[in-house]
Amino acid sequence: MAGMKEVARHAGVSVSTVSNVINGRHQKMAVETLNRVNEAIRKLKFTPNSAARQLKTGQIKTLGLIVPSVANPFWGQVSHLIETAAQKRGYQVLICNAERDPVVEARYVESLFGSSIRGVILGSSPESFDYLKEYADKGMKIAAIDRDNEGTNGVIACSVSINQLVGSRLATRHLIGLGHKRIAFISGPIGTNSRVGRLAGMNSELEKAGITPDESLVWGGRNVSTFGDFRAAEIGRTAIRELLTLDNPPTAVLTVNDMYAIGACAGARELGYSVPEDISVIGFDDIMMAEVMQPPLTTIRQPVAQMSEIIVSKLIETLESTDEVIEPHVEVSAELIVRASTRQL
Amino acid sequence: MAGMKEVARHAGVSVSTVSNVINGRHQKMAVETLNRVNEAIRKLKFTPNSAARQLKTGQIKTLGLIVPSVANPFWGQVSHLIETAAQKRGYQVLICNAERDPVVEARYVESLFGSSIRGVILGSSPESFDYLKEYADKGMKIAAIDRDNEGTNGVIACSVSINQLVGSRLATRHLIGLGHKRIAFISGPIGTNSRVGRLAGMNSELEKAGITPDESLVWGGRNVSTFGDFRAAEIGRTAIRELLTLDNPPTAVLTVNDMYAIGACAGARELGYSVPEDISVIGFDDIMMAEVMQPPLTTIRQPVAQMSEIIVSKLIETLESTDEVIEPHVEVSAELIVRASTRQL
DNA sequence: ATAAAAAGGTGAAACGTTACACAAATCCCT
DNA sequence: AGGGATTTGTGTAACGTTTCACCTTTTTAT
Repeated sequence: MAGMKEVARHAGVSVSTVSNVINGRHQKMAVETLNRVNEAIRKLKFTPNSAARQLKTGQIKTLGLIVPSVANPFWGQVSHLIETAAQKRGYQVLICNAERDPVVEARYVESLFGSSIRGVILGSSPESFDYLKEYADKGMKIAAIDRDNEGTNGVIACSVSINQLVGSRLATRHLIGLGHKRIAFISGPIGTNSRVGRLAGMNSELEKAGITPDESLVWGGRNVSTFGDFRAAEIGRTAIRELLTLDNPPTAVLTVNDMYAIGACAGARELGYSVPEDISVIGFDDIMMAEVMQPPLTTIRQPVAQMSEIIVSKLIETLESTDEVIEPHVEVSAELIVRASTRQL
Repeated sequence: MAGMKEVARHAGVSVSTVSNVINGRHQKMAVETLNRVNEAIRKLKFTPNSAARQLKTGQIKTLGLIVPSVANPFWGQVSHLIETAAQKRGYQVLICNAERDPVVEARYVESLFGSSIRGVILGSSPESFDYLKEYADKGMKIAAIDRDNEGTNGVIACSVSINQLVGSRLATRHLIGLGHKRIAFISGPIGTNSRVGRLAGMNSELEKAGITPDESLVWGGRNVSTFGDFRAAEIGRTAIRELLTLDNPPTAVLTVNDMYAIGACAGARELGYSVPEDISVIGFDDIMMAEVMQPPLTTIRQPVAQMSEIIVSKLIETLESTDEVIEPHVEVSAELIVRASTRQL
């Protein structure tokens, strides 16, 4: 409530000087003056008014983070990690849940832009980011986690992800090595870059092993688009039901994330199948739950802590430096974590 | 980037008029003028600059939400629900992870206050809120979810929660009805209002059934205080290990939240016990995972959607109306959800 | 001794809104 | 016709910072 004016009066200097102190521009300042100002700041419990500062400078140290849903543990964890990483660098994070809906995402970006925020991290990975081009053109820097920056028409300023193909190849190879030939793929709508990539990775590995991919084994979330990620496990459950009642059911299933895998396990059990005796299940992400569930879930781990650090530092770099960011996309390694939900056929 | 000035010029009116339109003060305004202004707003894609508005009015439509950790699915879900509820009322939500650390919480509140935010929802429920009194005095309205407002020294403006005692009594009665007599209690540090209440509820129900509570059966998170909620399941796992290796181990366990229950199930299995055959486990919260895990978890459901709605509307009411809020604390009902992790002894 | 440069500070306009007191035009009543 | 009400709108001073040109005093070089 005390402003710079009072501080200035207390310290016997001008507001400009106070401003200089606050912003660390004291290279050319008598140390005695500096002390007096700091003293006054302390005594008056002065806190800079961020609205005024923002209005004046047109920018603030806040990043937007748009995720499908923080109610999904994977994104919950990522959100937390990103917040921590940003905070280390003096930035705050505004978390938004967009349910993978481009319209909602655009609305959020609009609102963030209106709040002078110029950096946003996207957790969804649509195939095209055209609906955000308008903001990119206006100066919004958009970062993507979980996809690369190819084919994004310049909308994505920087990105980090595992190599989706490699990830699902790892999973598929594991399953094939276990003797599985009929491998299903469970996903919500396959309309995102990462899902398309993971499916492609599975198919290519299948073919490499001389197995012809069976279209009827890929479950692509028909009629579930409204679920968002809010009831993610539900999708896995529905999917496995349909898959298991097929004439020629799969013996193993690869899901596009761990929540689906957890749902799939539950669904399989409800049908009287047991995991991994009757069907092997392999997830994707390696959320914390994966290790403690029953059976512990075999999965592909994404190094989320590392990814969060990288995307935050890249984005801030983009925001703060004028010259082009080198290496706009960085790829991190996925890792196969073998636990008990998969086994030899 | 177009400001009200341009809009005014385009519509041939003054900025005051534009301001009136934006703020819905068009009761006394020629409809034709109104249309002209709206048209100009649309054409210029004008978005009010929230920094300027905030600077001027000294307030913004943003709520702070401080949770232990959004990486914990329970709080992830609550965050999402609160965000949705706030949005319906035109408010944004700033989510902060404080790991139940009063120092971190106070720092967040300070920072929120510095951003002119005057309403904050606390997810933690310490026994005392004295460390926030300073901000309450300065005018910050603090709401609590998961505890009542008694003994908070006027710091808490409004609150919502289940009746903690009733919740754990429900659970305990269920266990006793199943024939259990040695019932353990698993919790992180029992230093929060809700945990104290839940333990008290269990003990009172035990006594009512003529069972003397056994101190050695309450596991209160010694040496795990640094965990925060980040690896919540780990706590349950550690706890059950110690409990099960006691000379006279429990036959049932009540955990203070579902994540601990999940960890406890995992830990029990690792020791060769199976749930519910060898030990019954009952959780608290009813997170989504509870239903799909194996075995499906018996638990006490908190009506989180309802709680979120209530706390948001109460807080906004507190913020917007001048007179005292009626019924500052509202209590919602906990519900016993019987699934498969508990059974007859 | 003098000019130039460096050091240490200052003044005031702007950023984009809001809100209040006031102005002009029109209407209504007696 | 006169005068108050009513309707519809406007001018402008803040809000609390930042920034940049500029001012004064001291130091240094010649």
